[in-house]
Amino acid sequence: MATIRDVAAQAGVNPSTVSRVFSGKAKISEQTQQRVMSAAEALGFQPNAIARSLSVRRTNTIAVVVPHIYDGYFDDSFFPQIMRGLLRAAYPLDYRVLVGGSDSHVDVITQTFQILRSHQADGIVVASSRLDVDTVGALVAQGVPFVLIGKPPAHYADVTWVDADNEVCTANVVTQLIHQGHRRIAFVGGDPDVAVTGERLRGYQQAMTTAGLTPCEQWIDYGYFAEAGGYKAVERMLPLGDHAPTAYYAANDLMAVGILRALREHNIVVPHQVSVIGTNDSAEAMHVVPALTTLRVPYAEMAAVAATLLIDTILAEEALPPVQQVVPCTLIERQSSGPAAA
Amino acid sequence: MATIRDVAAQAGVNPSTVSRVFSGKAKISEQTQQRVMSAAEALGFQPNAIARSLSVRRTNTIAVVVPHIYDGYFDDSFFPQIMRGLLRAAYPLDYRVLVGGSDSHVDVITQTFQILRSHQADGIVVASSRLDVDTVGALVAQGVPFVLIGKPPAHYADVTWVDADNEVCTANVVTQLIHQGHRRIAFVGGDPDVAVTGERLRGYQQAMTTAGLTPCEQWIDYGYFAEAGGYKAVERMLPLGDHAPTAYYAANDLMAVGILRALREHNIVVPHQVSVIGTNDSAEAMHVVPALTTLRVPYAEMAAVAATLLIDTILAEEALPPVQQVVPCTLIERQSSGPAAA
DNA sequence: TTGCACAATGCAAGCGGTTGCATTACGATT
DNA sequence: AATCGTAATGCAACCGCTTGCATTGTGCAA
Repeated sequence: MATIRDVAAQAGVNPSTVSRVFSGKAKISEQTQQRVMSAAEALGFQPNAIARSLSVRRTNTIAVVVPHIYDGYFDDSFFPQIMRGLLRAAYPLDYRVLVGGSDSHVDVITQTFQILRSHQADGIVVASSRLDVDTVGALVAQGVPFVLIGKPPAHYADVTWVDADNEVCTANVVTQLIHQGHRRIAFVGGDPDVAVTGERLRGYQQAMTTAGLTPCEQWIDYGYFAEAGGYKAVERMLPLGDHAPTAYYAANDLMAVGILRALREHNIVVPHQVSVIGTNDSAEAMHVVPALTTLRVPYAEMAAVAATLLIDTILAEEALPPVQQVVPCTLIERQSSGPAAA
Repeated sequence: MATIRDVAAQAGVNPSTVSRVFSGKAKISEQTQQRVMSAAEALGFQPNAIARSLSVRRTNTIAVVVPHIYDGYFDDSFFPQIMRGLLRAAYPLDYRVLVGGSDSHVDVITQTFQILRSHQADGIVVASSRLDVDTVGALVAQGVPFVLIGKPPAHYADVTWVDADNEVCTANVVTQLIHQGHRRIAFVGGDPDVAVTGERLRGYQQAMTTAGLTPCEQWIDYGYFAEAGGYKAVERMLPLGDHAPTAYYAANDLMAVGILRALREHNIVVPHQVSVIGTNDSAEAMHVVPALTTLRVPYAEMAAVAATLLIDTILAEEALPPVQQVVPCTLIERQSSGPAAA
């Protein structure tokens, strides 16, 4: 493969001239440019990005680490959407996305740091934060550009992140259910170790108490984002009898599907007897019966914003002030929710 | 950030010694190793992957280009599964995956070559081949390791690829429908410009003719992988009356869902009056009503095989003989197919 | 004619590792 | 004591591109 020196020799100029022609950021006479370009053409030359990266200390690459062993991240199309958003934003800025696998939640950090410290990417989007590992602290210490998808623990006030308005939108959903006459509303969260679970729970509790209702402990369960988790939540709550929920809010659609299945098996008609609302608007939401009312979280858009912010940070001469961006969710109303039974 | 020279100075050795300690492929005295390691520790040193890549001419990265503008690749979870398979195989071999976006089918090639010629990756997995662009020829000319997911045009005999047995498994599905008493079977393909469409069509035709049936032109349609495409195919075929199909095979689940919807609107009961079989076993297949019988194509596994083959090629000293690997699909039988009506 | 400003290009030292070959040190052999 | 083999380490060139600074050449003012 031809190098910049080959081209220089062929064109009868200095390698630096070739470099300048290709970078375009120096005045080179029209005539010289011609000569260089045709020499490059003849030799099939294309600058070596690695050498360039070493020299300019920039890779034009942003990284993301994907815990590829967890089905959940894919089933829910969380990571696919993240990837898509990253590409959408990175592509027009001529950035690539470097993806590292990881086989556990803590390994996400290991991999992240390996990529960052070995300079394989200019910055990283972290989309898999959990409460039980202090990713953020480590990232801050590292001093490499990063953007979080999801909020960091409260004491990290000055990092850049993008998140959905989980607390608010969950509260809105619950409030709407209350307006529809529901009084006993179940909250089926995901994994309690994931930050978003706490946020949604707070939204739920806040909406309930604001409406003068007391959220009963027995209406709260964690389904770990699995279909079976939703199913089990119903199995646990139905025995409450008169005290059983008339509406279920689930933190993802898969659990909502489990809830629907359990209710169907007990001959409870949705939405006439009980309402069910899921989250994420994943592929199956539209196709289950009854079609699922769901809270759409715009992951792709969030990732696109994150990538844009990250690349801005990378390209900025001086340190940029941290940005915290909250994007709204949308309730997609379908057939699984409605007014409470009289 | 500390460099190898800083560590060397701190440990009182030559940079090459530090390099050897880290690469581990040279005998260094126990004592020196200790000194180097503690110096590295103290300075927070980690080798710069870019510099290393430049020197050894290897990046430990494989690439894939994703046409991120096309919904279809994501809706069908084709690319997500590919990504997942790549990660699964690359991770244990300590490889990363570099993903480039692309905003059209031809741009896939542009991007692919940009990555390859600028040495940003050691090889590439090409998972978006179309008949209307000669990716393979260009790749062969390039002389960089690559593996295809999907078969190349017939005249490229000696490239490495991984593919599902599209023709055979489609034929099997159709044959099974024939065994179940169906005689008029519809084929709803995807995009005719995609190679797999032709393969499946051949499988369909072969199964029909083998059974002594003549595949009628009117039973063949292309739905371009969209829900509406499936719907329209039914709208077109129902007017055939007595000659209308009693079974539909669709080249993806989304089209199958469209078919189900059209049939439902015409009060045709699936599977008692008409059978429907989709392809891919995507998220919604399990949740539509009736649950969709579908041909599962193991994209993740295919991608994992592709990545493994690619990395083998990269690491091999001499050129490896090309490999052509066909992986089997599985028919997932659910409620949308059954014996033909009497 | 001389001096000077300015545009175009050349020079060479990096960027941070790797690696073939040379050198050193030391115990073993004769 | 001289010779030699071997293990451990040092030396320096190299991977291919970038960039601050030096040099050259040109036109124009004095």
